[in-house]
Amino acid sequence: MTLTLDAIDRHILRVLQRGGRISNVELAREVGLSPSPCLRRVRLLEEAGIIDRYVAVLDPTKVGAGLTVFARVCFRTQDAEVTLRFAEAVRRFPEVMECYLTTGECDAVLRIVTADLHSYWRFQADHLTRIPSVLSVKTDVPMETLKRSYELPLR
Amino acid sequence: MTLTLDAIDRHILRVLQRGGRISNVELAREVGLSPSPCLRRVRLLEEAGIIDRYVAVLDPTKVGAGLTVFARVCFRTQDAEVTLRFAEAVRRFPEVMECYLTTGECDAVLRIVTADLHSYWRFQADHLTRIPSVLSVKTDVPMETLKRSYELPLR
DNA sequence: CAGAATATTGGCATATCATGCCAAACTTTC
DNA sequence: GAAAGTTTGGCATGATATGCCAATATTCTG
Repeated sequence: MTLTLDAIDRHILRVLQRGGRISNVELAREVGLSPSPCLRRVRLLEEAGIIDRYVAVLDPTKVGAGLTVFARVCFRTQDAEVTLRFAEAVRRFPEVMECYLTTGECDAVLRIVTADLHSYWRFQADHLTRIPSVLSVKTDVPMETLKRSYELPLR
Repeated sequence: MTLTLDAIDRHILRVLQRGGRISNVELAREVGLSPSPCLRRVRLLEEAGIIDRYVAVLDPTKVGAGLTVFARVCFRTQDAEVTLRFAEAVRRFPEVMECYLTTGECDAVLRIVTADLHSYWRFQADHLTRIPSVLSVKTDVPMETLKRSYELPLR
């Protein structure tokens, strides 16, 4: 399995990051190949796990998920048991899109999606702060979106 | 144009958020329709902008984008000119995946993707803090990923 | 540098799929 | 309860995906 991506591979990835449902015929034309080798490359990228999956991107404001909030959480203690239980709880909440453990001032950062500010406060009060591991939550509330991208930068 | 989603529409959206390249035949089977009305519904959801686009999701660790950092930025001043220039700068950086203006302690929060910690510090020192609008940057550095989802919660 | 081994490509054949159209079934409205 | 409007399912057609094979390009080796 070749894990070194050449220029054509990166071109394929760039195109597929912009439009995941492009037909293989058109993709091949864009990257300058005929359909057969193009499809083979895509399959290899999929099998290597470089292409993880294809998804439909919904308009958050139109499906009642218009507010994105970044929350910083401090735990009561930092032991493995507390962390594990926090992870399990977080994975059950569909509102939590991303969650990372951090070092420094806080123990975890989350990207949380809800309909609006009211829904967020309810989620924080009813669910997030009720996870036993959680000591405190700090948030910065977004007022306006300056940028939202779905393309990872390809060096 | 019907903007009220019924159960079938939400089912379609759920399936497409998990697999954006599923064939219409299989999608129809999963939601309990025949292919024709199923495709019609998908097209309507696309035209309404509820489905914004389809994208390939890449494995960040395999394309040199393994580190996600949330940064909080304070501006020198809060006037419109400073904000506008910040927005333009941020949109030019492919590393900046998301950027929101906030009220409260900081003026903006960013989700930034780079290869590793070294690349991030270089990005922050060479680019982010050199935007004239930027006074200071605070970050929490993630050590471990607990959750990463691409599905907006559908009420 | 030559020759062989390997990997990659392009074209073709076939099965699957997308998509427009129309009649039938269902829902809503008055 | 009848009529208008909406949604559905099936069919036909054109486009697409995909496996296979020969030809080409690339890399390795002596």
